[in-house]
Amino acid sequence: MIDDDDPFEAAVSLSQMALGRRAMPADAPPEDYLAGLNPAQREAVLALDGPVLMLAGAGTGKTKTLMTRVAHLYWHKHVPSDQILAVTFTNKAALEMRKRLENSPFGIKTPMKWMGTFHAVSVKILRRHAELVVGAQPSKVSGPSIKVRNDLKPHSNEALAEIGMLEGAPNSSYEVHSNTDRLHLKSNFTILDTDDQLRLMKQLIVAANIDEKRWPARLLAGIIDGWKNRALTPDRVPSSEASAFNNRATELYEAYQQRLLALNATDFGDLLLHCVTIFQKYPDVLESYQRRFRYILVDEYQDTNVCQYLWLRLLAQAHKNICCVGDDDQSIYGWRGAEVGNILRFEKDFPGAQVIRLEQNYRSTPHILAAASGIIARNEGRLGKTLWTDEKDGEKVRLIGHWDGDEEARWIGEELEGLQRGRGHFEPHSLEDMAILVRASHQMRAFEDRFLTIGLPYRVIGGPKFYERQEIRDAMAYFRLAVSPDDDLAFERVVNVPKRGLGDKAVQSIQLEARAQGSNLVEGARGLLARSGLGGKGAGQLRGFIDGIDRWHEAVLGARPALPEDTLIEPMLPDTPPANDMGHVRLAETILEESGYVSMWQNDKTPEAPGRLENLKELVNALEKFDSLQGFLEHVSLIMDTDRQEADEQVTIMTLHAAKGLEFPIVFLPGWEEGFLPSQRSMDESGNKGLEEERRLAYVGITRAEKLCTISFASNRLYFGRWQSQLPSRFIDELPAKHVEVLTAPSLYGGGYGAAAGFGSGYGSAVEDRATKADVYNSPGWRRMQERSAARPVSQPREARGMTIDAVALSAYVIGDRVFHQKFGYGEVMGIEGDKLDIEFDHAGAKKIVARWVIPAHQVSDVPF
DNA sequence: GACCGCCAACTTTTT
DNA sequence: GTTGGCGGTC
Repeated sequence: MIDDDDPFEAAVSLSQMALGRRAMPADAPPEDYLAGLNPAQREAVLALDGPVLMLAGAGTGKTKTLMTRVAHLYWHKHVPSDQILAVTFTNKAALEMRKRLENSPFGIKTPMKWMGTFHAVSVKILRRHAELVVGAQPSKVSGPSIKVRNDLKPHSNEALAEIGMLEGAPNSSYEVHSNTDRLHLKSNFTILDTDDQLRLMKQLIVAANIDEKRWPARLLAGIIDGWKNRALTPDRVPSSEASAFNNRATELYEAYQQRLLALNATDFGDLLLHCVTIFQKYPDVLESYQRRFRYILVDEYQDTNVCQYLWLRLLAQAHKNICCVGDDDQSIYGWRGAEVGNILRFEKDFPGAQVIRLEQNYRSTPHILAAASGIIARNEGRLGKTLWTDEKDGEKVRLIGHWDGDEEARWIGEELEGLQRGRGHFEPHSLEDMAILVRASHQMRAFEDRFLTIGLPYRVIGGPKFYERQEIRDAMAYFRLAVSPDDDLAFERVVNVPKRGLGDKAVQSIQLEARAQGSNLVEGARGLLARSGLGGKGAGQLRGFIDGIDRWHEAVLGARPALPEDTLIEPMLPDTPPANDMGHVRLAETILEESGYVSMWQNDKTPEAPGRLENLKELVNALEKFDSLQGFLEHVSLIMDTDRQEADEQVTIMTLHAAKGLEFPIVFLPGWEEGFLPSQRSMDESGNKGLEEERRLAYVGITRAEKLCTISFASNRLYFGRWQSQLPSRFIDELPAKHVEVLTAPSLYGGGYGAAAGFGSGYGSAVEDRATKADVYNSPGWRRMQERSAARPVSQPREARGMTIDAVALSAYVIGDRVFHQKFGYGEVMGIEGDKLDIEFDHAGAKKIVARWVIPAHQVSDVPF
């Protein structure tokens, strides 16, 4: 029922035959494709059969090895590359591989049809089997049923039991029906983005009479996403978690899935989860894909979640030719469901697996590697790798502390300019070679502000995206309606955009009508009009709106796209003959014009309007690269990104997360402060697990650098509008001292101006001279670092170390002392804890401050301001 | 239906 | 400090 009469399957097997023949090398392999690999890489390339885990540390030539492996499969095993499934997490990675393969000397002739993200591949599969995705209720309809054998033999029952997947495994026959009277997904389903998802959940929450204030949709979305990441369908949610969301989460989850089905929509999680469910329920479908994907390659395996793990295992369990590539030390996506356990457990899951370590690093200098290794070594439960390099020493990792965030930004700005010119033996570099990597996006602002003032060109990665703009989303909603009139969310979005006099009340009546007749909103509106349930001017407008949708939908059905040969995401349209083929680009323009959407912006007087029209034009232009509206919609929902690179030389600012997989000759890592880099929230939420992930983040940051890596911290930060005193990150303590060079912040040279310097000298008389120069370094973390000998035990808990007592600070204050702080003003010492003081400031409230940052109030007059 | 003002939130983010 | 969402009012 699935395979034989399926045009797609037929087409694929035909092409496989054709390509298979071609793969028998009439062309000879480029002889030297194995040359230039180091022994470990070569081993990883040659181990074609059976499970392989390739532990590839940062900068060890992972992609190259992976690509050579594909070449070897192709030339040595004669596996056409379209029978190789290669999955990645990001489009960027998929594109990169595709590019490398195409431009490489490998001479591979068949396209990698199945190279793409988990989601893109899943969509491709799901479009073919959408009808197998049905609602939760057991079928009452009898139809052709198929027997399901329980031939799932997990490689590690333990692993599955752990995640509660064993009970759910099918062991009886399922009723499958081919009728249409049961709600099921259709092949032209839409993929909802986060925004739609939230709006939908909000509706459900309101409908369930839950106070949406106390129980926000975001929270529910998080819970449901989490379940989907763990491959938990509503019926499989463990009872221990049923109390979530005021005991209503499971119920709402079910309702949500039901609604999605009615909308003929899926969310991102569903793409994977539906595939897994289908594979589990329909072994014949699974088998057809197992046969098709003779070899499986997985990139960034450490980032897989449970659902993706199951997806892979189901596909791989027959032939076990699966090669997972990853680095447990770079697992930084635990917060969105990634399971480091997957990679740690690989050998158990796939007995007899070969584990190959790529440890020779071709990216960074030894000092940089050593610094990174020193930090990551503190993590427990690693698979363990020792990166090494042939390179000569190079620069040490530089470390510098600043008075506050502004100074940090100023200093880095100057550094960037200096490095552009070149300094000493350090040759000049382009801004393109430099990056600033931050933990959280709000940290970018200080740099943007600074760079704007000094006119230093920069680019921020991860800013607002083209496809997230209002006008683009509106336009997309129109397109979605044209493709799938069931898309109620799109309907709601644009029914009154432009204004059609259809406000809340009108929409409500439409919804009521739709619910009454059990149909979508378009039909609801039609019904409402038919029985004149809507009065006034709105009625005429609504009529025009739904007439439009009808027309556009027909045009979509009539337009027949040429089938693309080799795209990541193929539009899978019904194979209908061309009727009134106006071309999807024209159609899109027509839709935007007929709907009045374009004129809405043309008549708009706000300064943004012209820009929005520009964007709409760009949107239509982008359509040209696609074969159909649906193909385009899919692209946008899966890719959500346009690579529009600016020509100018710019320094890159981005988050550590976004930087994974990239490399730069020069890297700045600002903001290494407690609560910031080990993010407080991460530690609060996930304890030691969270801390270890933060440590990996630090590791990822350092290993991005090729030649020069500069870590910095500030002692004071304006955070959410409040000045906060910051402690240097514990990761600074963990840097191996001999690979670090300590720099002195400019404001701390004992010049006669500048508050910090003056402040230092005012206080210095009571202490020693070094206070002038080393003020920022008086923080406990810094001090410990300097005093530390190599012999110091690593596992000593932080708290204990935190008790390192600063005799000067202790002797300087007693409870009740009046003190002065440069930013917070006057206050009173309420408590003393180690070298930190609890101070109640007169105007800034209670704060915990390192003693060195305040001076006795009576000394204030000594300080030259 | 549009506008104003108040209040709360406020990592990381791909698909 | 900034932004966004919601509720109130005109």
